[in-house]
Amino acid sequence: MNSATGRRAAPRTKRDGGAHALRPRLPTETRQRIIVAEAVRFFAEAGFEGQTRVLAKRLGITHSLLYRHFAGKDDLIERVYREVYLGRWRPEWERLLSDRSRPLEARLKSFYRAYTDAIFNLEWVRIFIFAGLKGVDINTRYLALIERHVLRPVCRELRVEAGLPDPDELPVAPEELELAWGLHGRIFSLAIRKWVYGVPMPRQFVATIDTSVHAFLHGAARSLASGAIAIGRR
Amino acid sequence: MNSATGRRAAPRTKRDGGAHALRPRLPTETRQRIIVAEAVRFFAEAGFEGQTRVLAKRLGITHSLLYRHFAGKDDLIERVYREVYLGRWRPEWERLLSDRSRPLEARLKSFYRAYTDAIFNLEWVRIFIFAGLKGVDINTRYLALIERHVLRPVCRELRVEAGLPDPDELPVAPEELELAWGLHGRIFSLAIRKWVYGVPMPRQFVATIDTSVHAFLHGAARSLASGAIAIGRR
DNA sequence: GTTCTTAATGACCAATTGGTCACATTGTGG
DNA sequence: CCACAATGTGACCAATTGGTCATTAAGAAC
Repeated sequence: MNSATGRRAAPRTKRDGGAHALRPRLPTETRQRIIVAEAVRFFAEAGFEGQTRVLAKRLGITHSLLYRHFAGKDDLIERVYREVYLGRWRPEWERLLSDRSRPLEARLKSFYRAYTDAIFNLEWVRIFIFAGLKGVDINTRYLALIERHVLRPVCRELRVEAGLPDPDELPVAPEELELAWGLHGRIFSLAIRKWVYGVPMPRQFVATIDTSVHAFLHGAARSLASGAIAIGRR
Repeated sequence: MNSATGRRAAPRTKRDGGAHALRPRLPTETRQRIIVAEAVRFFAEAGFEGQTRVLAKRLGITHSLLYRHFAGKDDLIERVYREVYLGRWRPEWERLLSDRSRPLEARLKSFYRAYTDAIFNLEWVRIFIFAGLKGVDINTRYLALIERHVLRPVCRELRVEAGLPDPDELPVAPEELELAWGLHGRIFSLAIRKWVYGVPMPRQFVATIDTSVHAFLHGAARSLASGAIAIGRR
């Protein structure tokens, strides 16, 4: 088993590697897709320290095949990031938020239902947290996207509701942004409870989202309109 | 360097290990305290896959000394858990929440200031998340404590405010508990943003807590009083 | 059928890494 | 000052683990 401890001067004659039984030979592209898909699940469960050999076993292939298709573990992980985070954002979400033909509360509820529908799953959530702990830049990049395409638009709509000047005229204050972070953080904490701590989600998940949005508008957002959070006095 | 690959039948004569220069000889208890303290910081940064040798280097000792003081890496990690989570809970916090001589809003603000003061730090937060991802039972145990000593008391006070029956008479509904989770999750999400994602906290941290509590009482909690969350109709 | 490209394999490599152990050293009590 | 218990060390061990490579064989092209 432990050949590494064996004698060094082994004759090193013919190695015999080579394909044996009936194993599927897949075109490169197909195989890579299969590998990345499984890698996403695997690293989401095991973390990035998960061994490539274990991943290979789950795929029913040898671990050396992984290295034929990917330059190294880091390369594979990079693909995993791309698979999970790229193109997962739907531009219509932002339009949903800004469609003033509907009440803001309805828009926010629709948005968070659609959003959680897309990212509330084991892979997305855990890989996001693993990446954060590891210090990969994915998180800050993603959070910047959220701020730009969700939180700031929300702040703008809040201004409209409160009859306050548009952010173009009067920049969004940190306190206002923090309000929007509050709703977002509250909702994402549901995912953390489930996929990090391992406790079940509330059974009435959608109702919980709706309640959170409602509470946000009648609590946090109201502070804006009432002047409890003073805008423009910065 | 790589002795493992060397010849197996090495004569294995005198080993020469042994203490050398002027190094401090500390009593067991002191040394263990020092090790655990550094291990907390180390594992909080590196995760539990951090190597014992690196920890030893940070301590200025050899890694074998770790194994004289602890049965193994797992034992050390167990001590780290105990160090971080045991006795960190202050019973007076719960009394703070239930002291009806003060307005609920003031009590909640005091509580969350004290609470975040105690656990909002790199070690507590990151080790908590690492443990969660790893599937250690620490999290569920701690969350049960939070539910029992924070969330349920909050629900009881909310009932009082709303003029509704005490939980002893009418059990707390999941929706009510979820309301309290909302505030807690929103506040803890501040810690996650900072120590998991690595983005700075709002500069006005205490003000953010206060705003969150205020919004909670005027948003979420109000749904209770207004009957938007129907109690007793379960 | 033969050729040739390339997917796939298993043996091997070498750095890591948790853990053990014989021996050296320190300082304290008699 | 000497014995001795206990602290601390460096060498070693063996399982892991990311990565390489010569060899094999599937199947498309001719």
